[in-house]
Amino acid sequence: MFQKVDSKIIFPQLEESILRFWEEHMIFPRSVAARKGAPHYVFYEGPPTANGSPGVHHVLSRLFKDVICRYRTMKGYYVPRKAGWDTHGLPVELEVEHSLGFTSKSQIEDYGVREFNEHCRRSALGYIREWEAMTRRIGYWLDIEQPYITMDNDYIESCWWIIKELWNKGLVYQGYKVTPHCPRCGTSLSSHEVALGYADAEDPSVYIKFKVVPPVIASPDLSGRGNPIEIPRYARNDTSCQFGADPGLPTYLLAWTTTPWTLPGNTALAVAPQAEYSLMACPQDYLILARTIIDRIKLQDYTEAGIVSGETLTSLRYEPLFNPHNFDVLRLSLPSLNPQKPEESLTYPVIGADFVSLEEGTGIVHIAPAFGEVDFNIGMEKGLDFVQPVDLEGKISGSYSFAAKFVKDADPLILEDLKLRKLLYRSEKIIHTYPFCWRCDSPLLYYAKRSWYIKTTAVKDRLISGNAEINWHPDYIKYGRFGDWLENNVDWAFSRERYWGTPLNIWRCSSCANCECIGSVDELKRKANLQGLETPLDLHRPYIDKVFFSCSKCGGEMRRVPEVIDCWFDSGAMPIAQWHYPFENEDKFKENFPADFICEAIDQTRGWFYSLHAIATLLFNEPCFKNVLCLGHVLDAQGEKMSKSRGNVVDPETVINSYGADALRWYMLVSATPEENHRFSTEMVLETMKKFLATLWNSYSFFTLYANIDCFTPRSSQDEESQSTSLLDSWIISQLNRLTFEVTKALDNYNPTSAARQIEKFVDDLSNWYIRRSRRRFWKSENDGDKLAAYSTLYYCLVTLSRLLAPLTPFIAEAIYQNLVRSIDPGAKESVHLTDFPVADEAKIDDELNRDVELAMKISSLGRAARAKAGIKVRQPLSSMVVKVESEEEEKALNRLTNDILAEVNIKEISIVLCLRTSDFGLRTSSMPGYSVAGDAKYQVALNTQLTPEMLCEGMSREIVRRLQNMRRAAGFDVADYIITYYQTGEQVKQVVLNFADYIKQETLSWELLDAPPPDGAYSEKHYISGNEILLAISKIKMQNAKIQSKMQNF
RNA sequence: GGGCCAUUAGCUCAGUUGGUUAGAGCACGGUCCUGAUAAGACCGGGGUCUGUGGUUCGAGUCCACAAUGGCCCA
Repeated sequence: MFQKVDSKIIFPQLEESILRFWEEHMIFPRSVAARKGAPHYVFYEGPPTANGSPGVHHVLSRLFKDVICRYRTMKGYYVPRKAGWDTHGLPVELEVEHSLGFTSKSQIEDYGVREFNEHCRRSALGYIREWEAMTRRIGYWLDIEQPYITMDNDYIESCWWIIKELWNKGLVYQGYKVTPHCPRCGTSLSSHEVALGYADAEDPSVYIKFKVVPPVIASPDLSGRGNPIEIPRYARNDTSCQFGADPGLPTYLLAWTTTPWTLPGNTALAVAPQAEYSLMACPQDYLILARTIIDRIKLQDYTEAGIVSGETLTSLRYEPLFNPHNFDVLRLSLPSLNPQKPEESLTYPVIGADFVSLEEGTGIVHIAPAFGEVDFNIGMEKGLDFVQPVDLEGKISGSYSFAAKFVKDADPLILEDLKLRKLLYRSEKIIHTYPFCWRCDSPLLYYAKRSWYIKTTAVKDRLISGNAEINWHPDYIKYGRFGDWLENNVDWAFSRERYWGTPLNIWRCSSCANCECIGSVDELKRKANLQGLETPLDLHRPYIDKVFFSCSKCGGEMRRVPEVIDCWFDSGAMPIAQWHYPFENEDKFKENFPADFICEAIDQTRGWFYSLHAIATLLFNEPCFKNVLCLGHVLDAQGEKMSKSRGNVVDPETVINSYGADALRWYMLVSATPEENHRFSTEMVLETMKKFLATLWNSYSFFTLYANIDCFTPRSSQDEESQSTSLLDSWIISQLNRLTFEVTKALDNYNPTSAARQIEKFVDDLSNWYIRRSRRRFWKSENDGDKLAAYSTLYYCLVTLSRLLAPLTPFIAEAIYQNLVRSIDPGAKESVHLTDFPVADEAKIDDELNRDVELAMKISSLGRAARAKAGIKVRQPLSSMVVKVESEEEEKALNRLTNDILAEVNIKEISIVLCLRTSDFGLRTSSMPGYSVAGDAKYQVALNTQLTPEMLCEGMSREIVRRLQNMRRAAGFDVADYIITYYQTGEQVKQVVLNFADYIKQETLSWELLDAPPPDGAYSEKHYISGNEILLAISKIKMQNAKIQSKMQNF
């Protein structure tokens, strides 16, 4: 006997009990261990950042990882799954800063790095626990007992080893480069972090006048320095506008910017050497700008006075807007960065540069080497001055009138200042994209700072060729997004001026500036005159900052550089650091490199996918993952990204408590292809659950109900279903094997969505055709071979389904398996997850039969449509239907499936007309009186709607049966209860009851049909059938098990 | 500003190498079926297949451009 299965199931409760079962019997570890010695299928868990509670959008990638790993395990691979947690970095620090109410780095320092980092550690640990709970509840099987945690000393030490390796290869250097800097977080951001924060912003769009000195049109004797500029006159025979016409008027270069706060840092103007520039004249002054721009800028009151090449302009110099020496700001020279002496009549040069655009601005570009990568590079190249009037918190330094203001707040003050000095030509607003900090939304400042780099460009070619060896899903990422990223590779700025992270393991001599990279704790301990290393060991700041030793070159004091490293480096190091390699676990590391499979969302192309690939290529010169599944994002119901700041994050627990983890899993699997974005809505989870899980569950519940009544016991070794003579059985077995074949193919190809959608279709067919059409076989009283075949077939389908579903919906799969297999076969594997994945028997796939049944379904559907058109209900039998088909194959198909169509349409006879053109058939049938026609482009049916008195009576008998069935249910009788039926009615209906007595008794399990008033306690209802009143009553007789007992004798 | 992906019914999505009248589910209205079903069937309303051009005998499908959304890069 199977356990009774209630069709009304509460999935969340069921799942909780299955979770307990798994845990008590250690099914997950055993499922892994059972495959030990089998081919290794290596999986890397991309560590979630432990900086917040998990949302429903975090479930997606964990689900897909779980599906593939479970599948591979069932396919016989050894698939250990080590959990991992990303615990370092700005995300964690920000979370803590937020909770402490901090808004700047200095507050952290005042508070104390030791205490701050302790908060970070506790915060990360707290979120890890939440993630563990979510992981468990969604059924993601992952070894959370022995995770890798990026903040562990061992993990850090492995990172140190990697950095030392790169250091030894000469791939680590300190550069002075412009980095996107967050003034609030006080640190540089990596390019992939910057990319997270672009947003539209309104900024000033201002045109600034830079005064040329000496004036272009000055006579030679007025020149202060160098030679006077002779701007060649073009042959425009415009003598009134000759240069020199008015030597007293000033000349300005007009430049455009959207960042007025960078103007105090201006040290040059750049022009396009090949372009033409116009000298525009008005009564007060001259303006120089690119000729092609004039129309766009619409200079009022100016006329063109001459044309000059950009090349010529590069000999000009101009007066600074703000002489740094007047405002207590240093002026350094590039590339040496030596301070320059104050100069009262300071001038800056006009330079030529190929990046000057004539598409926007004025064709004259304001250059501030302290801000902007391009500016800095050209500064290095041309030896420009370097003026940095902004501190790391984004505040203006020096003694400007707008000093101490945050740069964006200084903008209007700077413009006001320039306006008073008549140097502001025009001031407008512009909306453009500008980068903001991805975590705190502060506007980023491009800021020249010292930073440590990994020279990834040294292995760029190998990064690219290694990528060619990786299978990407979807494939277009390979040479699209990821390939493009590698093609444009730049060195990895991997240092961070922060607190909670892997400390950068470079020590520098405070006397001779000698640098050493330390690759292990042992190496550190062996250093001469080592001091400050505390026990218990904690490699984090501030402890590690206190460790110093003697310089091997000069004996000076070696102290660690202040930076920590990018947390993307931490996670990218996991293939090595998760094993504390090379300090231990050499075998584990080697067995687990490279990965066969990783899976994350698409945003990781520049994140984890890249950092993994980069580190592996740098260290081992080969890629570290073979297959990568790249997922879309989970968006909210409006299509907006889910984020804490938007407040649209859905708590997975709420969804799971309502509908269950399987429902959530199934929804995420089928609702969109893996790479597409998923719009999440809780209503859709419910819909999914009704559509699929409930249908499956009820098929299963139906089976157990009748199997128990008939005491069906599957004979495990023999598959009766294969000996069945029923086409229905052959068909569903064919479909099942087709399904197994397709699901295997889909999962091999990393496409669980395709697998799930095909399973959904199968379950629909199983429930709404196979079971529906087989019901009578289960109900009939004889226990013949046909009935046994039906049970065996349905049993086999459900058991196979539970194994096909095990990777996808592990809970319901387990529930079905436990009851259908485990409960009757003590020798069976203890869990469905310990079994092998089904293998398709291709010999049983009969695609011709699959097509034929599809046709029978189609014709039945048309038959029902014809009934609806004629307004005749299905319960009323009709005599015949004419079906038009187009080929002999179709005729053959319908011939062998006639019985199913007869039953579905409730007719006695079907005749098939082979006819090549639908119109011929239409002509013939449309004129036939008493026929109702339905059809589509390909098929047509004509239903004979003429009713004989006999058929009407039969229809009434079915009507009576249905009323009685409903009454049985309403009275709360069990399906197998036998009853006595009482009726009182007129002569006409009485004749029907008498004529169809056997049929009615059989269908309703009526022992007797009595033309008598109901006794006390009987359940009675009054009905009207075709206008005839009938009083029906039923009462249970004490023979509940009569049917069962008689059946048992038969078996 | 550039790249990738998407855009099909009110909503969520299918739609194969270009080929008859573009489908399904949900929701809505109606009818029916049902002693497994939180179900199912049939009918109906609901589509400028985002738009504009182009290639083709023929375009939801291929090409170009544009719009919108998501992601990525600046």
